[in-house]
Amino acid sequence: MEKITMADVAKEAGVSKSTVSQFLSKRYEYMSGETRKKIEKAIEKLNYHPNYLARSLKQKRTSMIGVIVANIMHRFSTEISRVIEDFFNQHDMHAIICNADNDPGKERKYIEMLRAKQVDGLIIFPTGQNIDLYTNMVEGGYPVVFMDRKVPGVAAPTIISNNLDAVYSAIEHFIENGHQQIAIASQPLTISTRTDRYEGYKKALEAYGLVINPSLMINAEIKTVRKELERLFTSGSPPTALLAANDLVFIEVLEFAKENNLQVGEDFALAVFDNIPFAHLVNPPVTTVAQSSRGMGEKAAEILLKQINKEKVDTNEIVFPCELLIRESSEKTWSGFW
Amino acid sequence: MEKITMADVAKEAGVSKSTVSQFLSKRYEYMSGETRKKIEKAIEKLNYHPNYLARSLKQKRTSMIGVIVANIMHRFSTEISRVIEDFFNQHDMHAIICNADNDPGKERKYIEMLRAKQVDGLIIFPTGQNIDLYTNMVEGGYPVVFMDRKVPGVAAPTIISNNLDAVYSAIEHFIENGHQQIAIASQPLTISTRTDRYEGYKKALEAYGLVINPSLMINAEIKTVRKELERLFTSGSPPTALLAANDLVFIEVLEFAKENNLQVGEDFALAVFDNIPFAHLVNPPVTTVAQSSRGMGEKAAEILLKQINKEKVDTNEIVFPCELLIRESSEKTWSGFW
DNA sequence: GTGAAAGCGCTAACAG
DNA sequence: CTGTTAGCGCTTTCAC
Repeated sequence: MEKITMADVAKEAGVSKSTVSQFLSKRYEYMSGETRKKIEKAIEKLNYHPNYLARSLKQKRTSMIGVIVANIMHRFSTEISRVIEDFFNQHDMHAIICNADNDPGKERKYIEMLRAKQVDGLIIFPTGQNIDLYTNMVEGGYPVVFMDRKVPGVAAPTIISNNLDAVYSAIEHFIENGHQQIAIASQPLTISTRTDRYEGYKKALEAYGLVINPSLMINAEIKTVRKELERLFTSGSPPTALLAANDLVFIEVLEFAKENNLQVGEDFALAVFDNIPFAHLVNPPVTTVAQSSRGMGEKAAEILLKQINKEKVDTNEIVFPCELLIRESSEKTWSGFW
Repeated sequence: MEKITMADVAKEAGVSKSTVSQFLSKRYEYMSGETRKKIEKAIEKLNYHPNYLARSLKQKRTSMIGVIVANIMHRFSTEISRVIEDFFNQHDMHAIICNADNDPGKERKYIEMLRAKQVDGLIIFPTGQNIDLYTNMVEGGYPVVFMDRKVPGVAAPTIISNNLDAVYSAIEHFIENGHQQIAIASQPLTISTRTDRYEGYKKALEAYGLVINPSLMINAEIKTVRKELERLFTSGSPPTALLAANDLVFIEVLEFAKENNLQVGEDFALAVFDNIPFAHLVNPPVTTVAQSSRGMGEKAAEILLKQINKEKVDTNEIVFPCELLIRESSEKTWSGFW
């Protein structure tokens, strides 16, 4: 259908291609009101739609950026993606969201694909396994920002939560409520996010003179978390409190509890690191550690845009505090995403 | 950084551009093993990365498709998007997800933008307000499929849930449990999805000889749903059962219930039309009507791809059944997305 | 103010 | 098997 090009419009309007081009970029100073009208009319008549692809080829700018999330099934990722998409949309740009599924191979494929498509920049939740690629981009001056996870040795701006301190507070809260047997359940400690949360846990126990007991610390693939929980709760000294280190682990805990008829809030206290929709509306009300997805997403977008516009940016980590939302009392309202 | 083009590679390898091009499209039959090696070496040495943009311009195919969701805050939209993204990824294509926020203006802007970017096709959750645009695309032979909502008068393939029957079953279930005062709460009846659900509600009541009482039927903007609920529950004959017509309304109901100390499952029975994560894990266990996001997403993607490949497709509606997941008993497990 | 001309980086006949 | 030759649709000097 759409074979009408600028040349057709030019002919129809009786002017040259360049004039039409000027018109399209709204530089009306360079033409008489009359030509302007003729062009308008011709476009209308022909139902012409410009081809941005051709323009991008020439301008070397696609007005598209890529977002590569590690695992889209974390609600945090969805929220961030939405914020980023909003931001760039306000700047007449588009965000392409890709899901690497925690697979370094997929991540590599996406990075290469998106760069081949000439996207103007990338926001990555890095798997951490493609250092060569990361380095290549950063050294080549290609706009990148890392999100959620630190990548040691790669000098790119990085947006992260204050994982350690947030977990510290959550554990502290348990302790203040009299808990002594406090467990933590996490996925494998392969990325900074998870190790930082582990550190926060240990630091809190230490600060309050409690023993760090490895048998209370789970780090396992999602598929085997359930098994670990069983071990934990059937052991001689089961935990009285448990922190799920992210929302995916949290689901496992809930399912485990349900299956084994354990009452959350009665048989053990539960908190979770991550934004959980509904958390404030159901029983048991669950204490959560909320990350600032809006703030983090906007910051990342802003820094990426700066790089795209050739402004210098710091490659320091930018750390966002989390919010501990205590909900034993069923009182506090969560002002979340909904 | 990346100013190395095919020409550079050709020169480095001592062959012509066309040969390099052949190499890149893996047509090795057309060259000697030696040239092949030379090219490989040159690419390696120069760290060359092809520019897909230029290729797309020539081939008139970008290997990108667009998804325009009406409101990304519905979990259903997220699930569908993910399925579509997966599908196209397996076909070495990319999906761009955009959020129209139920705003016809935004929808129009996105459609135009994506088409200008030459995406190969569009999957749209239509607002229903841009008929001229829809028609223009369809008549021009541009690949489109509608999702979730019917658009009368536009001959494009449409994937929908069996909204009427699903609601019918849900209401029937209420009735069988002895409820007589059954309410429904929905957003404004501006799209087929919502009117069909309303119809299902009415049809079920009629079938069982119950009166259709307009004061039990809420249709209001999310912001005013709460107020309507108040009216409903403080009226002379409050409902004993309520169906929330989607997940966003559901949240409002939960918040309303919490504020007013109404116990779901005791003070009134509650069901919701939509996939709700955790629904099976919390108290009260909520009866849900689950849509088949996987099936619907895959079907839409498949049909779009057919169109892109110039295959003929039916423009009939394709209707997917929903699943009523009854959870008063806290028994049934939901095999959802997590 | 307006037009002619030279590409952007790649593909696709068509010769040789 | 390999090279030559035209463009894809648009932007952008630089003359007129």
